[in-house]
Amino acid sequence: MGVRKSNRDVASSTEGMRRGRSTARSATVDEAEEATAGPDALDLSGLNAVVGYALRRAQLAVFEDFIARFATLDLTPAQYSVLLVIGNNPGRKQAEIAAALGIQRPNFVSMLDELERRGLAERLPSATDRRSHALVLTKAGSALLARARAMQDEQERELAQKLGPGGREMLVALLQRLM
Amino acid sequence: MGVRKSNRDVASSTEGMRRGRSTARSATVDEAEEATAGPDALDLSGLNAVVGYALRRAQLAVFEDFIARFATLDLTPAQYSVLLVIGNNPGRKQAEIAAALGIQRPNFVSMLDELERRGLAERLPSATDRRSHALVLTKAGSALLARARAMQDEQERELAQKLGPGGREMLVALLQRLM
DNA sequence: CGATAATTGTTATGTCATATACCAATAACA
DNA sequence: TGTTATTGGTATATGACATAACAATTATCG
Repeated sequence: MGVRKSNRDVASSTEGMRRGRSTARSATVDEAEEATAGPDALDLSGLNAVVGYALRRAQLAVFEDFIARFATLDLTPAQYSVLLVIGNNPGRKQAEIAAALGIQRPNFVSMLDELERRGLAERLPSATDRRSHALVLTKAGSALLARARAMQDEQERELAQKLGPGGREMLVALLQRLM
Repeated sequence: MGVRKSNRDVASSTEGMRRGRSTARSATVDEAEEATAGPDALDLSGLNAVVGYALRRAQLAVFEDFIARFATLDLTPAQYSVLLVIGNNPGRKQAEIAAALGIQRPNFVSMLDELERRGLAERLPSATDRRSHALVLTKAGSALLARARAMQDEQERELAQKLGPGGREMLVALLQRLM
């Protein structure tokens, strides 16, 4: 079952992505392709109509922006999501947090190792089950999460601006219908 | 997969009652919720508000569906996109096709190797530049692409149905604004 | 009760997507 | 012409992700 395969190609970085967060966009791929196209412009009309392709590219763009913003905190999107969920659900065991985030438990181990190494999260012994660990944030972890939340809120605001009035909520609602 | 399915946002609880370690009461409250070994749901409200998270999950869901559909054709999303772009732009060189798809040229080599091995695409010598290859689809490649297109159209229709009237176009338009 | 099954965290390992550095051949250019 | 850029390719590193197996522990049920 190749649930995990596929190399969602799509533009990840390099040329196409270098525009960063500038809200000033001169021409979209669509426009460039329809504008009688120069001799070297490729016809991408087939792809632009594909929801999956647009989804992939948009996701990469947003994640790239996220990573750039969070570089100062040295947090990846995955790490941020882990801190967030632990913060909102302290005391839960690894398996629960991992499952909630769709992370395989084996892969979650090293993620937690790293967060623990950086003094952001802790594995406390569970009082009721000697197998499991109760995950909590340290003070430093909570502090970092607070800063991260603020940064994330800022990104969300800028995205909302890009998306126009009500666009953000509309987008999230539409995305929700795909899951 | 990487994404859990049933993530009821619920939220609730707001962790006001999150017992840290004090098991002054029977810990049954923790486990006696669901019979399926599922304790009470976690609070994921923080994540559900994040555009990037919704984007990632939706993209994974759509790609997973795509992969399942295309299993009979043995085509990944990336391979489909390559066939599509070559088909719409025959005779272009590798670097152009790769760049259009955001694929690094080194990574594009093995992708083409595979498509060529399967007799779907061909590297023809360029008449004007002995360095470059002119990429084209074979007959088999065109035939497969036609079948793939039909499948893709079907997925698009089902997505449109999920998204409601005008939802698909709205979604694509919003996604376009993020890139 | 006790045997068996299930869960938890973990290690080991494999695959796949993607990035960079470098190269030889060729072309473009100043 | 000599220098630089491009093209396709190789080699390689790095993550993200998956599965198998395991010891310790807990749950289940006859």
